[in-house]
Amino acid sequence: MKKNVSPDKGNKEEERSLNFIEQIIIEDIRTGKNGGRIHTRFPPEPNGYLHIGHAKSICLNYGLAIKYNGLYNLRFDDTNPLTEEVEYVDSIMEDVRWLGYDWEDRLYYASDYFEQLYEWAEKLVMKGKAFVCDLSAEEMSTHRGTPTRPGTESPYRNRSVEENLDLFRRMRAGEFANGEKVLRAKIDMSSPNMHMRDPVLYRIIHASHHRTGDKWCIYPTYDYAHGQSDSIEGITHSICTLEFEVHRPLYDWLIRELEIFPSRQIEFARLNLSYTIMSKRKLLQLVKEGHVNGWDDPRMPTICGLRRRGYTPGSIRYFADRIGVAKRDNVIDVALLEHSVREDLNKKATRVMAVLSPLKIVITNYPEGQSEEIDAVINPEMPELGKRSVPFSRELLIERDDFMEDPPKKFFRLAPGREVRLKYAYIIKCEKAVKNDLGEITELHCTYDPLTRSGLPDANRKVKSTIHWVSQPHSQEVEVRLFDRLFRKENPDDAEEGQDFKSNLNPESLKVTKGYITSGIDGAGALDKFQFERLGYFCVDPDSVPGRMVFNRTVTLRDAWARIGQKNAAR
RNA sequence: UGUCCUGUGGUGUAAUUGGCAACACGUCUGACUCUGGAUCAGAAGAGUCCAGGUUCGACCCCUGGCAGGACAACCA
Repeated sequence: MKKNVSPDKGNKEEERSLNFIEQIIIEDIRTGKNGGRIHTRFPPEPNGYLHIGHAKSICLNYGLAIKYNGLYNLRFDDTNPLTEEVEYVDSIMEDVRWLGYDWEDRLYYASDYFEQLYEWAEKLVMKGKAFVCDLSAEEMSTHRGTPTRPGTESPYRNRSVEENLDLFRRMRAGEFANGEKVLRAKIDMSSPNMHMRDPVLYRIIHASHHRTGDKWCIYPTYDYAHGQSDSIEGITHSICTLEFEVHRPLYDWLIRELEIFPSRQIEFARLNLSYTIMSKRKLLQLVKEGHVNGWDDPRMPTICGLRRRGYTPGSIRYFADRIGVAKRDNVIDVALLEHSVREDLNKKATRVMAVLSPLKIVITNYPEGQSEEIDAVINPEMPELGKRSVPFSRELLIERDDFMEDPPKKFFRLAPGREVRLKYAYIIKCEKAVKNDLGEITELHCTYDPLTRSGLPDANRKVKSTIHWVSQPHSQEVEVRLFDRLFRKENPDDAEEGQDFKSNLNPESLKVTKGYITSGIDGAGALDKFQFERLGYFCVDPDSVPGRMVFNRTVTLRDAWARIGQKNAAR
């Protein structure tokens, strides 16, 4: 039945159970609703950067349209000139495109519809379904009541149609100051649903808009703009997150009163990820207060952060596919996100050997001054990619963790008197650990067995493990940034009394260190991806300059030895 | 002391006219391996929030509880 889908085949048709939204779509197609047409949209407000939660929504909306032969739009919900900026519009488009979605010519802005929206508002006024209200924001709040107590009607609620029309037109003409008047729907102040208690449709904001400039000084609210924009675009399934569930009666009311195309709103549960936060406000706070280095800091759950971290579009689409869609609150284990990149990168990333925490070894029986080139595979998952060449010499660097003077039982790597294989090269034996005055190990003296070079007929002697290495004289130094989870608590908002999520920041989420590499990275450009063998996946950071490469660790490899260590430490 | 939504292994998602719970991640074994990776084989882990009811039979339908979430911006 259901088998593994690899990240780059995420869109492939497969036998899978349908989520509740697909069930609705299939039923709509079956009954011929909207002529069987499927049209979705992703409607971001351009007031911040997109994050992995938005990716879920994008993949859902667009994925559904693709799967059911429909269309999808990108629409900016730009009804509040106070918070929205072109900078965000640009970054959002870049991120959506990077994720792999092409909206073709269907790029829209709610602000494109301001004139139509205004006409419809006059229609509501003329139908006696909307009125101009002079109550201040505070007064209106008192009149609104509470979720458990009904509200009271505005004293302006029964103005005549003529007066309302006149006032509304004068609002548009700019005769009133900010906040002086609003246009409200006339519904039911005693409704148990707060959103039906004569909600605001238009407010006065004398501010210039990133697209319409100073043409307008009244702007529609979300509730008035969103559903009508859906309707104008012929959106059949308007998919949004759960918090809009209570808005749905209003969404439907407006469409019904305006007698326009009835889009259907469907709500799903937003994504929550363990060890991170998704709130735009909190993310902004991390950036503003300098807890991270900008929106694209590789520790951020933003799309641009993940991109810089080394995540691929395919891995994110695969992730979105794996987490599913439902209406119950959820917290996805970051391990699934990490699994998603590993799954993708394992098949794509070029292998390279790099040493991050070096321990020098000298091969005492290897001729001084000599060196040789050794064949290594570019990617064992794709042998057709061929070989790369790695320099070998008398003086090498290995990972400090790959040697233990007094090894515990399950340690398979190098130790005094023990043999290991240097990957792609020879089997070596540790003869002696050289120490300084402090008793610290400064280097290892080893011997190699010339007959064990990879590929040689007698090379296949069994050893307990294979380690990576680098030829010291050939090595170049690079900067390596090791990232860990940004928060140390699964739920960062679970903070002590009087503290907030920031108290759970992980002080060790970024470690900058050096790495040594000999070959394989020449000509690598920003965001190129590699596997540093046995260590993890790394990508070239855009901060790299010629002669000073910077690598970001995307994710470590799964590490059975590390898990043994953690288990022992837990004891 | 309101309305609406939700409640299935550690996590997430399934179970399509009601037929004794499946898949993925994670965890644990073992095989294989020149990455303690990958791959392959296997295991443990829920009796479906609780209590009644309908039914030959309920995760699914009904009733009543309980728990969690959303809603009181002229934000979206």
